[in-house]
Amino acid sequence: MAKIKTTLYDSKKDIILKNAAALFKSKGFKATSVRELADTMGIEAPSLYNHIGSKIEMLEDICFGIAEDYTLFMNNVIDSKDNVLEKVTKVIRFHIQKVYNDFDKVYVADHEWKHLPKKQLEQFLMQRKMYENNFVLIIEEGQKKHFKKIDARITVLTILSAVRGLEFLHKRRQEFTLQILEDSMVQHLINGIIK
Amino acid sequence: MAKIKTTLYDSKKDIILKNAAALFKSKGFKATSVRELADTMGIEAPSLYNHIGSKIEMLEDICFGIAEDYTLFMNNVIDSKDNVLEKVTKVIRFHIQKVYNDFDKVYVADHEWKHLPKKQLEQFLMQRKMYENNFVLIIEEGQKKHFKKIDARITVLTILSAVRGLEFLHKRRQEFTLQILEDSMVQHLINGIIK
DNA sequence: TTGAAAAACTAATAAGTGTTAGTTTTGTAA
DNA sequence: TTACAAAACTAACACTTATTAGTTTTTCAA
Repeated sequence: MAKIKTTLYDSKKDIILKNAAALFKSKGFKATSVRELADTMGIEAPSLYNHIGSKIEMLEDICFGIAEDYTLFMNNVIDSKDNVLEKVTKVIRFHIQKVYNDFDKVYVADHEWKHLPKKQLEQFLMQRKMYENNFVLIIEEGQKKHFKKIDARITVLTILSAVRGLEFLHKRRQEFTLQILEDSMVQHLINGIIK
Repeated sequence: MAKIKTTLYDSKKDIILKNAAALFKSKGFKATSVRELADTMGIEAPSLYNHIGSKIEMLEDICFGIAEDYTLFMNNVIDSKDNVLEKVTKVIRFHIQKVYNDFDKVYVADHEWKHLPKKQLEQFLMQRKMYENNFVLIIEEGQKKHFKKIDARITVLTILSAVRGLEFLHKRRQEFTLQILEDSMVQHLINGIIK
């Protein structure tokens, strides 16, 4: 009788969610079976239900967990006394770090959210939209002084697309240090809009 | 007895692939059933098999069709006499146009390729890698004269991520013209690396 | 009009899905 | 040691899936 091994930092549910995120990432949510997930922990599928409510609930936990991380950070940036340039830099760096350190879950939140149930899906997209709107406000603020007058929404979507697409880099962690990666992208994306 | 209606430009298989791409995009490949796809054309699921080999074969056709479009364009750019700046601009514009005009298939090729069978998956990723490598060569060429010396691979991945992520823009076609979108992104992404 | 090919149909199958019910084992505090 | 809760198990369920076999209908050139 196998058991899920907890660690000092991860409860059983944490471990299940980590394994789920890894599988959802590499195979996709729909293509991942509960039996398969249970297998990775050496237990039977029904045993999982002592710890989770349902398969879809795991997806919800992952997506909203990540969404909250981003939202919290954005709120901190907005409330900070940094100037606009520092704010944009901070956000970009945070995205890159997040992909680096929480790869599986970030990937799932970015690619598998469409399988959320209707209501949660709406909420998730709303949260994303608000995040994006906040980012647009920062850019517009910057255009008063430092930035060129490119359409702010397009600018934001360009930056967000660039940093969200970084999953490709993950397989190549050894090629660049996090520092170089951050510096290069910040330079590229900021110089592109600065006067 | 319903029948698939062909047009002057689209054979039955073309129509099936278009419908398939639309469904694979909005629901995901695994979450799309063959019955459902048949429904969109008003026929029964088994009737589809008079025109296609299998469900997975449709995914292959879509992914490799798009991959070929990009590869062909890249080869033309490489062989052209344009200077480096024009080359980079052309590639960026092509990506944006492709998302705009061939949205469903591009989206599927970008997001559902992981469900390709092992062998095709390898080939697909190889083709992508070669595309990327060619892009890196162009950037490195540019660094001799016009461009800053940021890591060329990171630069390419930043640009490709930015343009690939543009699916988000699709729901907002009415907000920007294709022209403004192209110009803004080209400006942002090129100014970011130019001396 | 005939005959063959294309393309639709119905019926069926084997495999896989998430999840529940009910039971047994394990861990732990009294 | 006992008793209770946590967490594992087996067996089974109702559904859905892609695909096949075999048959009927439709299309269209000769």
